[in-house]
Amino acid sequence: MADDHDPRTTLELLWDGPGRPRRGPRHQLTVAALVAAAVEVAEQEGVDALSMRRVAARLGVGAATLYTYVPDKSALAALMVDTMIGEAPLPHTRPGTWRDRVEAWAREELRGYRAHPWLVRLVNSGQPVGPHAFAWTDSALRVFDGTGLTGDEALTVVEAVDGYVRGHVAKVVDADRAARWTTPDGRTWDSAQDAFLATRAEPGRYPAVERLTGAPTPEEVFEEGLAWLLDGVGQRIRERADG
Amino acid sequence: MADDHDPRTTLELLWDGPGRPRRGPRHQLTVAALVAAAVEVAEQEGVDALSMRRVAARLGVGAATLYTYVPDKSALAALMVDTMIGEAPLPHTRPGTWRDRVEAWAREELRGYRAHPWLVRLVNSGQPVGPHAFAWTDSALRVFDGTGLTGDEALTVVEAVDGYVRGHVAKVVDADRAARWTTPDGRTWDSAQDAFLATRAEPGRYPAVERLTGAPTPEEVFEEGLAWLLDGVGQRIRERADG
DNA sequence: ATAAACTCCGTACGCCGTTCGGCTTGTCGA
DNA sequence: TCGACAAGCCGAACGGCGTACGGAGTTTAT
Repeated sequence: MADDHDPRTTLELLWDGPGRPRRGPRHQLTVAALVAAAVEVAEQEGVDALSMRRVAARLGVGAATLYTYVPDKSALAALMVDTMIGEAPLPHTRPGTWRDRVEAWAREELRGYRAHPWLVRLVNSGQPVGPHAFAWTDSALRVFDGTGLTGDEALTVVEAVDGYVRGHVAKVVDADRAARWTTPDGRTWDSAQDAFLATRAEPGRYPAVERLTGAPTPEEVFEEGLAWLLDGVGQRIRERADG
Repeated sequence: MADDHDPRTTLELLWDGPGRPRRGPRHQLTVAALVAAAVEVAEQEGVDALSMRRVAARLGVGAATLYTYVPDKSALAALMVDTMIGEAPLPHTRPGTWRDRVEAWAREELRGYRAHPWLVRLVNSGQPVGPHAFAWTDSALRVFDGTGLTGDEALTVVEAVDGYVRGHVAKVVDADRAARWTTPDGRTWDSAQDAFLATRAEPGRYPAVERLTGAPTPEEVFEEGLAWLLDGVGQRIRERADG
């Protein structure tokens, strides 16, 4: 599972699909079926339960069989990620101004990851770029057609926003998980932690925290910060248009 | 390793330290020594090699012994994370305007994670809040003393920036790792991937990508996006001050 | 003095990813 | 036509993991 494997075989599998063998018995399965089964496992049992043995069992096949379709587990993860990215709508096809479209893509991304929390871990495990991810980036760049930004400037904006979203997705999904966890006596983890911290933080030691009256939810923070970031981007676009 | 354990015992260990036993032989080790050994393993062998057995071996002790100091591996991870956060400078002690201080903290955070890439994985594994993390948040809030923002507004800004930094840290550290990986014939992974993609992306299929002349580095994107985000925050602060 | 509480840890359980070797199945070359 | 051989399938095994258990030794409270 560590990254000791040559990523080029994974890259070829992502872009070219499986090669056609010239001899031997027919395949019982397809790579797509394998990916679908893996997604089912992750969806139903969580990313920690995602193992080659479980995926194989779901397909009614021995664990070692998977290795005739996929070089290793991380390649399977890469396929899962690119498959899921392929289900997201392309940003440049949305209606409205560049800002409307960026906001729509950011919210859609957040929504998608909240619906499939296991994807967060896989996306952050440093996989090679697949065809769907590439197409998505191309689409995101086209959102800025007509704004006066150069291609490279548009890429900077796309990457800046994408990094923002990635970080906040992690926060929101973490919070979702914390909200789902409950203590044996039925309180949520968040309230339990707050209660604990209240007993440990003696008065005066954390003055700024004491001044808080109500914490914003991670989702509210996401929206506010996105607005600030896009305000700044808008200013940059206006400068380019005026200059 | 999955989150099936009660996080409250971890929380108590983080905040109260180990309890004092009333009977039995003296401890040979301390929790601090255990954390230090774990950090050494992560630092030298990477986060994938971080195992209870390896940490124990480094301390010259049986693996099961660790469980008299720490309830499980995730608690050890939480201690590692809070220890490392404790080494970061506190944002409100820096000189300059609020913006100077925010930029300094963001850059310092990026620098720290690049120096200790293993921390990225541990931080993103959803650990409870420790005393150092709490103190850091309090300090970050105090950066906005005197700006006219309410405490809750300051927290929104802190969280928005923190999420931004988290996402970009992941990108930069990923890129660092990719730059370190080289193909057998001595090329970097990035250039190898680019060469591969060039052969697979037929002309016209990715029009916006074709228009790119030179991609910004993740670090440049980090700086530009941070400036945009803080421009937006500055506008918000000015509105509060004027209104 | 004794019992209780505690540390240390060898051993073991049930997982994991992955490799190996043998069997079977289909195709290609002669 | 038919053997050689490539390829799929997979039971078994290897080395690793987190961690539970129970016994042996050690310290303290009573």
